[in-house]
Amino acid sequence: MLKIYNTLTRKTEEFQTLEPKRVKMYVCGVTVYNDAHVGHAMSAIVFDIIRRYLIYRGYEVKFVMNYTDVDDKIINRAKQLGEEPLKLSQRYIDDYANDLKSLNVLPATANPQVSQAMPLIIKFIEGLIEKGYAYAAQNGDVYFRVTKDADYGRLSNRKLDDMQAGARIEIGEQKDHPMDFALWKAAKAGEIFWESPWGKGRPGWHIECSAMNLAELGEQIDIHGGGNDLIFPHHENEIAQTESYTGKEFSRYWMHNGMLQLGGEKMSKSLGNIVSIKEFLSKRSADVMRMLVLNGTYRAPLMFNDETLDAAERNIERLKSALKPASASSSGINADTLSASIESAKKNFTEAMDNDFNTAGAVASLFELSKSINTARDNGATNEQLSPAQSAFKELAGVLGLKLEDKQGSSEKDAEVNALIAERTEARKNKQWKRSDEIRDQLKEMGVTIEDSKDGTTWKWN
RNA sequence: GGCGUCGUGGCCAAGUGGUAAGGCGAGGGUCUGCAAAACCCUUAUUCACGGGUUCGAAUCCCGUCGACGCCUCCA
Repeated sequence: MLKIYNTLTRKTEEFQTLEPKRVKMYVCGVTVYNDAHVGHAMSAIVFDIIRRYLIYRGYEVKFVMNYTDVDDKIINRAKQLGEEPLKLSQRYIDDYANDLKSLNVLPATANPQVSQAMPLIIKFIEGLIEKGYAYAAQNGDVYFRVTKDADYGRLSNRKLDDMQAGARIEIGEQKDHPMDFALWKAAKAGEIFWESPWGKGRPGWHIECSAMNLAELGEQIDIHGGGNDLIFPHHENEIAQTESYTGKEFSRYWMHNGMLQLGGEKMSKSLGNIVSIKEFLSKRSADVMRMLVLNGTYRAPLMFNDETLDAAERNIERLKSALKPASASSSGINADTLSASIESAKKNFTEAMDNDFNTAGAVASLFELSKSINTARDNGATNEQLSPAQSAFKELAGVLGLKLEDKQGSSEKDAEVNALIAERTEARKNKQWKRSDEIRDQLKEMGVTIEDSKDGTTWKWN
């Protein structure tokens, strides 16, 4: 039985879908105005793992992730660069899609964009005004009336009275209540705008997700996800908007990932302590990033530093070792123990993942299976005997989104390495250890690790 | 100040009432010309601290201290 921690109830609950074996899932994507960083990668990976596991458990998953391509920061950045805002955002959308692909994140079922959802958004706002949940101000802004929504604050568990102290009203805003938030913002001179019943303007941040959710997945969904920094105000306001509009419960489960920590602080664009996804991938593999996430708890802060990354890298190498073929001289063993360990790994894997996606536990089951496989190989198992366990191993690793592939080099480089290996093999045959070790050092310099065995020498790019 | 998450070995981290998973690191060993990888052994009488409940608590309750996040744009 799958259990999920629900931010809304602050409890771990049994997972029950609206429709049998179908999951409607919406995850808040990014605002596209510069390179995405590894914190975004963490979030994307977390929900990718959740999605993959739901599929593994037999659910059909509709997975929607939006792009915020209309926003103050995009407008400012575009102005700086002298570029059209929508061109700039499109550039970063393509860019982020590439990042996600590099990270082995499955493509979403749909990627709606704000700029293409204006009619929906306007209709949504009109509906809210009709029902008295929103009002147009003199200046052309439209605000959501929080006092009309009796439930307001239930996701983030805060009361309007407590919030007012910190609330502020910008100059020019004409709100009835300080916590009222913008559904529509009147365009300032020279800004990108869309025509609306309230004049030229653009949507507020929260309304897009409500509108696109409705359009893509309907009035009610199973899972709504995002970083825990979105709980308030973004998700709180989404609930307010959607439930006021439809009169129905919006999402059954609200899931939030913890923040990636760099130097004891949240990694964020505003703090500037950023490592971009591209920068990361130029140094380490997508599997390493994923393993870092898997080693932790998705809801907790995740430590991002050389020590945790080195450990993740070693973990990947260790898992890869399970996929190595049998030795050429293997003569077979009694494979009963190995068969049993497949079953136990699958069981432990599922038990861990069923418990609110306990990926650290799931990975532990992979380590155990990998140990069984390696032991069997050391004891002389044949490839035929290893194969079922290795297949199961690959399947489970795949559910976590791990590729466990070796790095590829160019064919010229490979040829160069092979030539050196051949020379070293010859030297070793003649017991010229000095020469043989020189070549090994040379290969190391080139980024090649070699392993000698009785079957010969194998090597790979680091 | 309010709300929330959490404090487990050198590090990352499971475990949420029945007596501390897993990984990294470290030490020893097997294998190897030497390595590397793999495998084997060792590495927390103890779970921030102080009370309490219980036959029994890392796990439940109360208090204290500390960390992180949100309360303003943020995955």
